[in-house]
Amino acid sequence: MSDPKRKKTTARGKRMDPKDREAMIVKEAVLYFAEHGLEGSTRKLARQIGITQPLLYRYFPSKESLIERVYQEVYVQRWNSKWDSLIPDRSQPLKQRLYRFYKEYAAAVYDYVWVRIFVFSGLKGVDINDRYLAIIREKVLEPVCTELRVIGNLPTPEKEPLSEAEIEWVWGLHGMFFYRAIRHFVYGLPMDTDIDAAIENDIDTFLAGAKATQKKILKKAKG
Amino acid sequence: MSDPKRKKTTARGKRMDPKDREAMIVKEAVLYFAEHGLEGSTRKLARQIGITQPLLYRYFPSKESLIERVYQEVYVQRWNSKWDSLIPDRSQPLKQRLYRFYKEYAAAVYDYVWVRIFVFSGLKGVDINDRYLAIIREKVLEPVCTELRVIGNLPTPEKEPLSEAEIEWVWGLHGMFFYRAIRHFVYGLPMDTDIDAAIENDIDTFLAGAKATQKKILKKAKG
DNA sequence: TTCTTTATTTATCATTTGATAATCTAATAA
DNA sequence: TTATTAGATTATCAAATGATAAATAAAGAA
Repeated sequence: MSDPKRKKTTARGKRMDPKDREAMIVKEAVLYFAEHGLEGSTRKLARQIGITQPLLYRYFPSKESLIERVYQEVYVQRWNSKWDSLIPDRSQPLKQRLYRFYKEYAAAVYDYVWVRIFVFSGLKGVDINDRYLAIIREKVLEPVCTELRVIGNLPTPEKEPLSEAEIEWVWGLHGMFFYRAIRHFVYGLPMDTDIDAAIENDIDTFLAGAKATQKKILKKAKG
Repeated sequence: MSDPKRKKTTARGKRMDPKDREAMIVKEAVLYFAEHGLEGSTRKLARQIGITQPLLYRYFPSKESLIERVYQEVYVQRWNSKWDSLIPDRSQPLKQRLYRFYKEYAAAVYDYVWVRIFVFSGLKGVDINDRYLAIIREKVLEPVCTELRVIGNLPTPEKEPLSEAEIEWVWGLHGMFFYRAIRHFVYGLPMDTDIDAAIENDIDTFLAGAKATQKKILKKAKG
């Protein structure tokens, strides 16, 4: 308050350092488009930021480029490469690995902005989703399938390639997890207070069920 | 082709029977808004129908009222009351009941229009979703919880009310089921060819897992 | 045929929207 | 103080949008 420099870089409306102003615009744009969708107007966005609409065009040549920047902000490096090693790490039980992975993953993606922009983009058919879902398949679904093969004393994927039915089956686990986020951030239902417990329940149920049903599923996949 | 009456009631653009024209508008509006979202323009909709844009306003006083009609068309009576009796019918095993319910339910809601308009509405915060999700809770989640209590030789909901943790848990089963539709109709991923088999796998896995984890979950819910 | 009715189109309006140009003004340097 | 730079606003445009009014034309009645 008494520091004039602080005022200079945070005051709304007037003469801000370009770096700070741009960051401010991006930050607010992320929130604005997450709430109203990518068709939201630049005027209302500007009002939310506390600037005039043409000022947006000093920082971004078009609305499209601003949205592109929003995608960068929300999705780039949203897959943390340290997660890669969690699921395949056989030094501990698969259940523990999945607990850890999905809890850490939840901390990143159980997020208003992340979920809503992802769904908005999906409905619009933006390619961002395809790219991201390919990562999910490669880094989550296929590793989980592989580990389930190991647990079930079944051939490795090298000997017997993963079938679509198996992948589809493991999408079930992921669906338990991610549909919770959709219920909350898209439908507006309340989120369970103990999220970690709910995640553990998903995993417990799926893994216990997997043991009992794996052979049936793989047999059907082959036949 | 040779029947002049047929031409009269299906030709695009000119002098159609009002009932038919209205039906045509609604049918196309459902498809159009499912694809482009509820913010789609009336002009593009009119072009898709093959009529001029002002003609829409002879049949509907406003865009809003047309969308209201679309909601009616898509959601009213989308919960078939005959489903009510499937899950509680103890004359057959729960697994068979769930197979039947979810397969019949899939025939209704694994549908481009249904899923997309539901998600569009959810993002927009329309109350339709809340009302529908309340039905899911009452007609699916709570009955499934109740039946799982019976199978587990646990107190009925009258003696021991259903906890939020239990409901949350059973949302997992529903999430397996419905996230498949989201993957396909929102993200555009291919849908497994054998949908019935995939649904059975969901149910098999959840029920087998339920047996193994139910007590843990209920204990945690109480403590 | 002519008249009447009304489904449909053409013309148009007021707002909103993405975008640009011109103007203003705060900060710094000379 | 004055001049210069550049961040920000005001004014404005062209296209798109929801909506209305007037004009057109197809079908049946007289």
